[in-house]
Amino acid sequence: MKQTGDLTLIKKINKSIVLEMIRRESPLSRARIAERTGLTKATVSSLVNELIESNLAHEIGMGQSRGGRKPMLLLFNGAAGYAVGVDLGVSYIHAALTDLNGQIIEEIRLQNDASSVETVFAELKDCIHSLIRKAPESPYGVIGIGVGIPGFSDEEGIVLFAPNLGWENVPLQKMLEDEFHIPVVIDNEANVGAVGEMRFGAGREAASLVYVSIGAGIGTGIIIKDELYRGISGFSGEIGHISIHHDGKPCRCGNSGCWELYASEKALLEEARAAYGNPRMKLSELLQFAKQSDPKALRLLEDLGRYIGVGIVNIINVFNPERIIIGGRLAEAADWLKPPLMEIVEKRSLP
Amino acid sequence: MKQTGDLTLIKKINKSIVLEMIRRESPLSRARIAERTGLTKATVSSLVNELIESNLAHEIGMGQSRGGRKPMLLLFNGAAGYAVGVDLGVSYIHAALTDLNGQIIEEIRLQNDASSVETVFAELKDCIHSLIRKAPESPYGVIGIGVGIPGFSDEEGIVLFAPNLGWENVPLQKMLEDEFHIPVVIDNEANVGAVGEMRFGAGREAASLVYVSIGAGIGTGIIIKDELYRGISGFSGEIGHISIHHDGKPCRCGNSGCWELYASEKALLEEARAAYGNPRMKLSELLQFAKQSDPKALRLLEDLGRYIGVGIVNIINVFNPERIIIGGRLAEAADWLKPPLMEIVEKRSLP
DNA sequence: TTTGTTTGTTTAATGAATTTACAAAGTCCA
DNA sequence: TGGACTTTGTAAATTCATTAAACAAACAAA
Repeated sequence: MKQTGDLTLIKKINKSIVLEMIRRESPLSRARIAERTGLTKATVSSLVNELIESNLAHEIGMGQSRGGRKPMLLLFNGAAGYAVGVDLGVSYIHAALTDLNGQIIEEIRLQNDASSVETVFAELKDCIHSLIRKAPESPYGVIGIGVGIPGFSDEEGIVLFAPNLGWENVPLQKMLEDEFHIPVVIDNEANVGAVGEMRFGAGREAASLVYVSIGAGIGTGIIIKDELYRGISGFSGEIGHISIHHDGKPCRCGNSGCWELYASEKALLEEARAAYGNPRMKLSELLQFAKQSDPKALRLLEDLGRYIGVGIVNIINVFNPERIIIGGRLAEAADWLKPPLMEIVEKRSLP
Repeated sequence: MKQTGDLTLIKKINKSIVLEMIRRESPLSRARIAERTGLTKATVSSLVNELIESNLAHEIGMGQSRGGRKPMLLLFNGAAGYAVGVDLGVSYIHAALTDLNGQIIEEIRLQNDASSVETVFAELKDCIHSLIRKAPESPYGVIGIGVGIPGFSDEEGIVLFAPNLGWENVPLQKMLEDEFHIPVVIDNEANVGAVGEMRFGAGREAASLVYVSIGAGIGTGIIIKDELYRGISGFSGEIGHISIHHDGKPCRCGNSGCWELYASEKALLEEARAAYGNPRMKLSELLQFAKQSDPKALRLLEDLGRYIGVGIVNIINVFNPERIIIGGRLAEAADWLKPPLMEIVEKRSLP
């Protein structure tokens, strides 16, 4: 059965258009909304009054007149409700309570060593509980929880596979919903990052963007026409597993010469450990060497930047997005990575 | 100004849902449409009667009763109008007149040697004129013209760049609209192929598919959620220019080791000409050798199949589409290409 | 023959947007 | 200072597509 149209659908469409406009362009008046949406003033008045009644908007007083009666300015009520967002990392949990504007109200960061599902889930639970306790009184309370994970999940919020956590088939969404009784969404960390950058970050003006998160591996989130693109079974966006060397090193994904074998933190550390003969070398140490202009370290970072660039060129050629945003832990090394990366990109991609 | 909702929007939505259902599942009755869409019988009746009045549907008589009054069956009226589709090739023009069911009514195929824009356009014009003359009398007449071109175009139907035709910045859409005064759409041959396969071909059941057209180069059309994906400036989908060999041969696109340098007809012929010492060897000759089980030819085709497979694996890893459809001239060689291709795909991609 | 089912239409009710009119509160200029 | 014009927002009447309910026609099965 398809989505058919009726009167309630119309109202939903128009109400959400009005709300969205208030959210993004407030403060503004009813008259201006009518002008910009094409709806009549009467319709806008009625919808706005309903929004005010349901606490999603506020009147904040008169504005400047433009030659006639003064407009009553409207503001989106970010304090109508709150939400919890969690970045579930391999060795940390980073959780935040935000209002509906995305403003962070409370934050918790804690380190943990990758351990069993039970331990991590217990910590996660405590974390979220204490954030919810800190939420101010509000009409809608805490409306939902979102979790970004370093791995794949399906539509039902089951963590199918998170190699670096060692998780497999963990029904995280259901576990959290059973605990907190509010809606929970689970998604890949790169997808979450992509949506975040689109809404609040560097991609606010762009309708299409690719977010590349370079950490232990490479994760990517793809936004097309303001919407996150998912492949059919949730396994899409594995740009990290594009082969950039068709007869290169074998990858655990089955393919050979995958990009992430050459352009990830893991790859960098492997090279570095070989170069320095120190099998326990850490990223921070390498960056120390680089700061001291150690030629070996600089060389390693330059190579890495170049490899990253090769993959970026592929992304440009395939998706031609308006923006490419690079995030993840390796972003700390941006100073060294950017020049060789940009050189490759400029040389190899269409304008 | 955004699309707001009003009563006419509702009607448009519902009418198109009903029409689409008739088009795809006819013959069927009003009652069945009501059941399947969730609309009431009264609404469906009213919409169907309007469709009949505007000649888009027909009643074709009573069907079998299922225990009550016999249903009046409805049929989509494919003869309400006609359309012209053109495949503008490098050395040929292939044009067809179809009805609204996509049934081909008339067809014209002609060879031409790649020549100036003026000559090709004159031939194209004659071609289309003679097809339009052959269109039967109908309520809507010939409603539009679609042209697939071997190159890039923008939203205004300007052929930005068609290397194998030698065209640059040709406003083909406007030229045709000025001549015929009906809507014209221009698009890349691979995009057109992708949409065609989705509607009428091997991808009818799939919501996402990638169409790979392997000819002189490699073109790709990407369908996501039943919609063609275009990059921001119309230059997207250049999967052919994914680098599969990061320090491989330089490509005229600026990148190195592009897939199409290894997996296209051009690549095959270059290898073949070198192998046989015949600088004018043609594809048909090579296929002749292959038919005679000539080991050199078989080897070349096997290599090509493997290279194609490498790129297909990349497509799977990035898009994870429901279907991948391979078309183009090299499809003739499918018998030899398929085994090595499938071997690579099975070995290297996730299930 | 009776009962129940299926198809499709008719009629009245519902509800959301539009149109038209208008009151309130300004600005601007002579 | 006063009148003309603007701008903002609300109110009442109108329009129109859908739904709900009732119903007639046609038919199968008991």
